[in-house]
Amino acid sequence: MQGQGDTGQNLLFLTDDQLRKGIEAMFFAYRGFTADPDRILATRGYGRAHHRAIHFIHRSPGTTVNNLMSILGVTKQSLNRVLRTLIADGLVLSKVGTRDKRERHLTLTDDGAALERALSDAQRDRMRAAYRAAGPAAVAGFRQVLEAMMDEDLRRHFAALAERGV
Amino acid sequence: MQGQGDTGQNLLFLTDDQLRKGIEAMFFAYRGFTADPDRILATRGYGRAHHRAIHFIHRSPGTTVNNLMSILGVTKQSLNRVLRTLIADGLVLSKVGTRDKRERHLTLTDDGAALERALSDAQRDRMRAAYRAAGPAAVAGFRQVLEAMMDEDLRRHFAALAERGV
DNA sequence: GAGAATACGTCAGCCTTGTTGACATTCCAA
DNA sequence: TTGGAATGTCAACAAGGCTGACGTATTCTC
Repeated sequence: MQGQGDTGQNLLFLTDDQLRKGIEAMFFAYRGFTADPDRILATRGYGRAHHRAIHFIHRSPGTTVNNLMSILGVTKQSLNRVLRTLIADGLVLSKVGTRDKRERHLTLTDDGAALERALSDAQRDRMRAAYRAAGPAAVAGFRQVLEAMMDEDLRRHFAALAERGV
Repeated sequence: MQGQGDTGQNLLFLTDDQLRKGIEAMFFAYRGFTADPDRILATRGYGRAHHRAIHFIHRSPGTTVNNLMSILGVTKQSLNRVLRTLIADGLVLSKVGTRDKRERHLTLTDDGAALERALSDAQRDRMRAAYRAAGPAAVAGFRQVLEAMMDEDLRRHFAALAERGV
């Protein structure tokens, strides 16, 4: 994964200019990355915060508020505001835990799942086009660099999600 | 750059599962991408918007408010508030245009340049570590996918900046 | 069984950063 | 020369972060 030895290797890809290009590419690409879902969300009066909540509830049905907080990296107050509207709008279900009644387990309703699908379809379409244009080797590199860029705790969250597959 | 032909190729990298992993990687990586500058900015009471303005003024000294707007993709009112504080704090200089007096030409002061350096040093450090861990081939792929993910107009901005080099 | 710790919800208030609307100045073209 | 387009500023509002404080229910620990 690392330590593949820079010795005797061409290090031109580590120049400040190359790094800056990477930084700017990341900035511009992220805009494209969020553009399509943003349009859908706007029509329903939601924002990116709602998208994130919906995405990760879909990925981990029955997850708790606490867990969601740590994945999203926001405070419970911030998360609560979003969840409140999603629950009120009938997109998310909050069920008191059976084993531990302090916990609330979150799942998507049918409506919630429908919106999730619309959002992820849009985002996947763009991703697919980018992947197809770049090719499989590029995609592997893309994923490697992204993973190396994460903070340790986020990489753990990412890995845990990746493990559970489709 | 594209159209390298999928025919007869392994298309496993285009499965929904792979695309989802890419989406989540993008989400988690972007957090790491902004984490270090965010910390520096917080100590001075600034936010990401200030960072973006400073970055692109540094990249295109003498640029106008209008141009900055289109690069950053925000309204002029939004940008103006950020610029106002940066100018008041003596980090950015706004000079009335000579040819067209409606325009303001923006440049960094010495203090502004110092902050820019601190921010980009921090961001480059992380980028460099990620690049080094992933290796040059991965980096090439990374850049390819990011570029393919941009909206057309942003890709133009990106290319224009890339051209002018260091 | 009492008290501490945990999980969650909520209220209040603040900040950044996006938005629209209204307006002043400047330039340009009819 | 005058009206419209372009550039930029000010004001007000909303979303969505944050901290702090508090209430409640539940579980864990001694």
